[in-house]
Amino acid sequence: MSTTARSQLSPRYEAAAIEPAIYERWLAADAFTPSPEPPSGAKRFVITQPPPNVTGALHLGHALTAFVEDMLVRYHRMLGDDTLWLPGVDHASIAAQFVLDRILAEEGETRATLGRERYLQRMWQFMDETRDVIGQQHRRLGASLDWSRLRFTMDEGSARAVRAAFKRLWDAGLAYRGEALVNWCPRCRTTISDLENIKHEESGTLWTIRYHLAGPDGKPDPDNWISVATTRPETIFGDTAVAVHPEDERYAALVGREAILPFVGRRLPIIVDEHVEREFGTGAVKITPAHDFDDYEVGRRHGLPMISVLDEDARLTDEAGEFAGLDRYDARARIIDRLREMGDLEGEAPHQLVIGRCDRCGTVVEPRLSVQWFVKVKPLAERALSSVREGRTRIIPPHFEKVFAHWMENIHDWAVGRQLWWGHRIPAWYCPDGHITVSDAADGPDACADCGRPAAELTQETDIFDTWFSSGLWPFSTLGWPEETADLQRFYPTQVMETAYEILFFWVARMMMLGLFLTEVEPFETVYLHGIVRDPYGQKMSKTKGNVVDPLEMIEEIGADALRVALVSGNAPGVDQRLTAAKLTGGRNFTNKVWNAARFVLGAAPEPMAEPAGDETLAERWVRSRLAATIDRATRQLDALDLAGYAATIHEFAWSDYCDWYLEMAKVELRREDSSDAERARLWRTTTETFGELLRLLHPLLPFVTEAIWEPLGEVAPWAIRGEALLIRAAWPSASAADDAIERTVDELRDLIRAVRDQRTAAGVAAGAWLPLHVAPSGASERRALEGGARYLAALARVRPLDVTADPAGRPSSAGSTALGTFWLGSDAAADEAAGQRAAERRAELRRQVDRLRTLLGNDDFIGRAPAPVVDRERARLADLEAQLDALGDGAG
RNA sequence: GGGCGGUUAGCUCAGUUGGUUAGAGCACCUCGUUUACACCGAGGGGGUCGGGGGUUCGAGUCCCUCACCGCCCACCA
Repeated sequence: MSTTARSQLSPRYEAAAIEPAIYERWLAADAFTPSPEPPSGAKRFVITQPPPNVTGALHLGHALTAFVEDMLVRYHRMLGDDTLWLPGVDHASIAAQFVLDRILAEEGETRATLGRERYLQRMWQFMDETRDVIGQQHRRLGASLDWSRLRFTMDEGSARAVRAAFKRLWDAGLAYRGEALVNWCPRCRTTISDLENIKHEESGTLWTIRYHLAGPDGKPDPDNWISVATTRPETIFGDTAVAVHPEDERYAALVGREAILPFVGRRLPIIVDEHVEREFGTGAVKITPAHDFDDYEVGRRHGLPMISVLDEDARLTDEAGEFAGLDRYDARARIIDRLREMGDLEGEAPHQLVIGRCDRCGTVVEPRLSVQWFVKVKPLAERALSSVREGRTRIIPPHFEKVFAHWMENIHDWAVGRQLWWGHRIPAWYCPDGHITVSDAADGPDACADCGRPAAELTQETDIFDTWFSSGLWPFSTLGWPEETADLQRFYPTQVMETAYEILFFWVARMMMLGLFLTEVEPFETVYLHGIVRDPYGQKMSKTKGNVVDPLEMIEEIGADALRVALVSGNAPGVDQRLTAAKLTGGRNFTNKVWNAARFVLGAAPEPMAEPAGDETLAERWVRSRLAATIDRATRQLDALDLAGYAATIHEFAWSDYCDWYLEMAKVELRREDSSDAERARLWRTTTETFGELLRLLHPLLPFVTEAIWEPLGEVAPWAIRGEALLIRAAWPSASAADDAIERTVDELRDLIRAVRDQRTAAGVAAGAWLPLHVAPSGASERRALEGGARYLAALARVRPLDVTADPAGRPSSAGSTALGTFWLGSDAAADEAAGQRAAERRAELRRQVDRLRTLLGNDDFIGRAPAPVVDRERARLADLEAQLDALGDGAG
């Protein structure tokens, strides 16, 4: 078939048009879905990916995640592994409610006006609108996800897994309900976890307040008081003691007496506790157990009453007497005013303090005493920690293992309940007698597990689970757990868990804890953590700063492959990167380079096309050797999850070796007039074949570009694609042996060509001018190399005639030298003078090197203690440099 | 307060278990209409590897110390 017209590639790689079409071809071929039966003998490769939030749009972090995972998946798919990359989204209960509440507010509705049922209906409707967004965006990135297995953390499969998981925790005594102080967001009106309570350093005020001592009549003594320092005067109504340090002499006499709480007159014991810092404030501190985590502990130690004075909206309760109903900050101002009037405000000073704010809405979080569901994490954490310590789960980069350990050792019980509506309702039922029944049945228990009361008399817990509870089950819930499904057996445990280090604790730790407890096995072998993508100045990208780069806009501009190259190149795991315009341009330029190499290769078919024959040229043998070395190296790097290393390896091979040298040498061969049609056909075959191998190597990094080239390549050179119509399904190349001798020869020729070019440039010779070149080989093998490479030397150094058997005795003082021998250009006086100067510089450099090596090799310690190969290498290097120096006519001693 | 990183060319970053000439991309200088690519090609310049000390035949790499930058965790009201 005549394919010349079809194999034409457009002059430019039009990413916006080409990439979506390629993705459709992959989808049509069902290329992302594993075969129904696992290939026999194949290794498993399953990625656990963090399901993005359903409400979000894709940002650069997601793009990096997707690129890293897609690269690994494409590589392993090409290796023939049983590969699965399962897509999904997270229902993100608190984030989703935050977004929906905002939308409702615009419609004049609230959660309260709708009620639970209608609110959830509205939420599902909203989900239907947004659930596809992330998926569409992933398609544009080129993510080869198995869409047939798409999951959602609110689907029935997840619901079943959540119920089963909680039941097992409950049965094992690892889930409990109890009263404790938790973080409460008054705006989201829910409990949040420690991780969602973000600490900020802020400016506030430290007030000093007088608490009058109780006089003999029980009334406040106007002349005696104890002063306490506080940043939160509005919580005084919850005070149940005043504490001082046990060794604080100043207050020793007051210990055991009582102080009177202003406004309400409650009597507060003055107690001692180690927790008090004598140097801070007055050295006396009011104890408010229901509104401060420290005070809570003090309260427990001393058996103090715990009085809540803030309601769920952070307004003061009836406990606050005249201040009841006021917002916490309004109350604060009024209380301070009143204390000032009463003369009991002793001082106020600016103070830096750490305030926790809700990760979602930024509202100041309140410690709040309430009855909550908890998961006891200590035993779970210990198992996760030993997995990492004993190497059953490996974290990349390794230093995060220390961070992980530090966190796991200091972990508190996990408050899993949320007072929200959007999420999995906790499967616990209460009976009127106070019994608790936890059930994993879809429609709840038949009866109370303790007293047998019928289901009709039981009421289900209204709290839902923290989003991370269902996300934590992701690696196995998505494969059918708790059922022993075929997918679970085939794809679990997974191999690589990949995510940003930011959510190591949020998600990875919880997946490990839950996975180990529920499935008795580590949910993944390796945790690969990537860093944050920052702006060019190292700032975190955020909408408020206005420095956000939208990956989809970037893709429209330069293409998904270009963005992939930009994000992956030179990016070490766990390290933040700055995304600069230069990096993006570099990515675009590389895709363009590959595209244009393809245009050349495809267009270089010889006319007429003959049956290939003849011995391979130096160029062909060299490129095959370089290719073999590159395959070997790239494969090892991908196996080690060194993606940046892999990208650098193939970037260098493709650009420097293949394009800059091989294709240039191939041009020399193709344009020879003394070669036969058969030889030209063979060269073309080698070129297309190696180019096909290059495309395979590049595919994980440039999936779209390489796939776009693959089909036209196959049309003109079917041998290059070995019968596989789609590159995504082609086999990863296997490395043959590199040919060190050939590589050395070409290296030496390259050095000579460069040296000649250097002299030409230095002499200001017109670029197009042909100059005679004389080379006096330093030995027989060098002479053979020169003869073998004469064609390349002549064309690439632009020299003519070329004399490779020159008599060294006839060399001028301007002669240069390389490993192959001495060389000089036949040229005009100006060129001679410049060359002479170069030659002198070269001699000086050689002398310096030779001296250094002679000193080193004259050192008995070095000879005696360095390993033999190192010594031999240095000796060889010295001999080589001495030979070059001799050839230049300078013995140097 | 505790912990973890980082400091390598003008910029952004690599640098395997220590091996003696520390790399890349971008930027810079010179040259170039050679029919794949100017989103290109050729050549070139540029680093006492944050400071100091130590171990070693040999240190960007290991140890100690100091300085600066960043991040995470944390219960001084």
